[in-house]
Amino acid sequence: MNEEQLHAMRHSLAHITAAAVQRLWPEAKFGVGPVVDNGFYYDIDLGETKISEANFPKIEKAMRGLIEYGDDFIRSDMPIDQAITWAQANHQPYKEELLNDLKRSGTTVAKDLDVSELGLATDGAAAIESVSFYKNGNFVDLCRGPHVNNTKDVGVFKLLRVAGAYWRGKETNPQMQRLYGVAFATQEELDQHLEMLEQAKLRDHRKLGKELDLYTTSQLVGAGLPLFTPRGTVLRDIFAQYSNQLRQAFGFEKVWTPHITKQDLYEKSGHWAKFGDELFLVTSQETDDKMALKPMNCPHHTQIYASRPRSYRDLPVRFLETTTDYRDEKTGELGGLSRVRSLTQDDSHVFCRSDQIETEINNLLSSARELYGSINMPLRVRLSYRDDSDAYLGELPLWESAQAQLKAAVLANNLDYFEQDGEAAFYGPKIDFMATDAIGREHQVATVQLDFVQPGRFGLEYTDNEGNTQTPVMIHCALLGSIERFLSVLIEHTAGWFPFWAAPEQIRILTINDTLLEYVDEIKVILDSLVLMKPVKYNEIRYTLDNRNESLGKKIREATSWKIPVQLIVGQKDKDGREVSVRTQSGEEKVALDQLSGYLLGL
RNA sequence: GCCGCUGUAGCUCAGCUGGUAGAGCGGCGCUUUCGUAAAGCGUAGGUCUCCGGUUCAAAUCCGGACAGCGGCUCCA
Repeated sequence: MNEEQLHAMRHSLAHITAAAVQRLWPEAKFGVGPVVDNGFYYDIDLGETKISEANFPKIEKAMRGLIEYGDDFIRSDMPIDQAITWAQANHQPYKEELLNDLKRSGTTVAKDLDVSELGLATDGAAAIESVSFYKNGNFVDLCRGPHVNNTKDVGVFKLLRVAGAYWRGKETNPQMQRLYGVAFATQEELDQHLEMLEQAKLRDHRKLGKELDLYTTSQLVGAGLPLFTPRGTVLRDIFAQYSNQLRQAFGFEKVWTPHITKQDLYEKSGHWAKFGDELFLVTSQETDDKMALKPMNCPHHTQIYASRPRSYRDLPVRFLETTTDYRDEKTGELGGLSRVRSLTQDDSHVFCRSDQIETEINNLLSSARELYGSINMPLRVRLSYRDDSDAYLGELPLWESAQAQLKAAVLANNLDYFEQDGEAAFYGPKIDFMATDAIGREHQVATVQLDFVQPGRFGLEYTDNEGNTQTPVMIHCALLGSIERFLSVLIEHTAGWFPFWAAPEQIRILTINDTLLEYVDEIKVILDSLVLMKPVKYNEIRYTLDNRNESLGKKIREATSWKIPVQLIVGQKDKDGREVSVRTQSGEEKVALDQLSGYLLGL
C-alpha cells in the first residue's frame, strides 16, 4: 500500500469515527478530522457529554458496523452559499465557520491547522465558489478528499485516546473532544506499532528515573519541582561541566548572579510585558521592592557587562553561568523532567561587535556538535524566525539581517535544518537544536540566539577605534538548554545505558566470596588513581564494591539492572592469575591487573 | 489554565456491585561462602495521597485539595 492509499484510508476512518459518534450522539457538532502520523483524529463538540476511553468499545463497535455495512464514499459538489445553508440547517456551526472562511479568502486561516490535511482549498487568497462533500451512509461531511471507495477498504484501526483540543487551536475558543486513532493496512502493522509504543514505555525517563534512582518528586515540595538524588546529580554535574568546558575553551568566563531580582530589571528587558504572569513573585518585608525569582539570566548578565566601560579591544566579552531559573508554568504543562518549574540552564552570553558574530556563532555551533556527537544523539536544527505578529521587539531590518546571519552559519556548518516562522524569542531569532524522545516528540535542547534588542534597552556600550560609542550585539547560548529537559532526552536516548564517562556508577566490583578482600584492595588502589580526561577533564572514576553475602548471579543481575557499564568480577581464579573478569554490555573478558587502567581509559 | 484519566506497603500490582487490606520483589534476622541475570527459612512494613460528606459501616460512593499521566494552549 502506498502513502496515498494509506492517507485516504486514515482519512476515511476519521469520517467513519465521526459517523459512529453521530449515530451514538446525534447532537454532535463536528470540527475537523485530519490524518496525523500513524493515524487520524476527529474533533467533536458534544456539549455536556464527555467521552472517555470507557466509551471506546461502544464507538469502535459502531465503527465496525459501518465498515461491515460497506457504504461507498460518494463525492458531490455544492455551491458555497448552498453549503453554508446546509451547515446551518444541520446545526454544524464549526463547518459553517470554515465555509465562511473559504468563501471569504479561499483558505481557512488557522495557521496551526494544515489546510491540505483538512481537504480544503489552498489556492491562496481567491474566494472559492464551490466545495466538495463526501457522504458515507447517513454521514455527510465537508471535505476535499480523497477517500477510499468503500467503508470496507479501511484496513485495521484502534481508538487510542481522547483529549481536549481548542477549536482551531485558540485558547479562547470552545474546547472540543479530540478522538485519536491509529490505523494501518494490516493487523500485523498495527500490532507492530502498538508493540513499539510498549517498548517506548520502557525507555520513558520517568520510569527509568525511578528505577535508576536519578530523581524523585514530592507532593509536599510541589509540582514541577524535581529533587535530584546522588546518582542524578552526578549526571547533572558532569554534563554541566562538559558544557562549561567546551565554552571555556573559547574564552567564556564563569559569572554568578542572584536568584531574586527587582521587577525593574524585567520591565527594562521587556520580559515583564511578555512573561509577567509567569514569574514567581517574592515579597520583601523590609522594603517596598517588588521582587521576582529569576526566570532567565540574560538581563543579569547585561548588568555585569554594564558594570564597567568596555573598549572594542575587550570584545567579545563572554559570560557563562549554570544556574537554576524559576518559571510559574501552567500546571497542565508540567511533565517529568521535560517541563519543570525549576529549570537549570547552562546559560551563556557573548557581547560582541557585529564583525565578530560569525566566529562566535561558529564556535558555539561546533561546541554543540561536539557535545551531542559524544553521546551519538542526532538532532534536527530549527531556524526559528519571527512572524508578522506584534510579539517581537526591535526593527524589522535588524531582524532580517539577524535571521540571514543565523541561516548562513547553519549552512556553513552543514547542519540538517528546517525553518519555522513564529518560533523566535521576542528579542531575536534562534538556532534551536531539537532532540526526539522515546515516542517521537521533539524537545528543544541547545539554542543559539542573536539579540539586537536587549543591548539597546539596557543601554550597553563600547568605545570603537575612533572613540565613538557603539552598541554591542548579544548572543545567547545554552548547549544543554535546561539540564532537566536534556536529561529527560538523554535517558530516553540511551535507555539508561549512559556512556562510561558519564555513568553515575561506572564500575561495580563483584566478589565471589569474602576471602578476596586483600586482592580487591589492590584493585581499588588502581581505580582510586584513575582519572578520565575525555571528553570531560578531571573525571575521577566512580565505583562501588558489592561484597555482600549473595550469589554471583544475583550480583550480576542487580548490577545489570542498574545499567552499570563495567562489572569487575573477582574470584579466586582471578586472584591466582592476577587478573579480573571485566563484564560490559558487549561481553566478558579477562584483563591483567597491570593493564586494567589502560583498558578502562580506552572505553 | 482547559478537557479526559489516575493515586493501595520502598517498588510492581491484586482487592467483584460499601462489611474494616493481600502477593511478589525489596528491607531486616538466621543459615549458606556458593564463578556468570534472583540460595533457603523466618520476620517486620499500610490513618489504602490529604480534607470533608453520605452511610450502622468507606480503600470502595459523592465533593474539594494536592500530585501524576495523555492531549490542547504556552515555552524568555
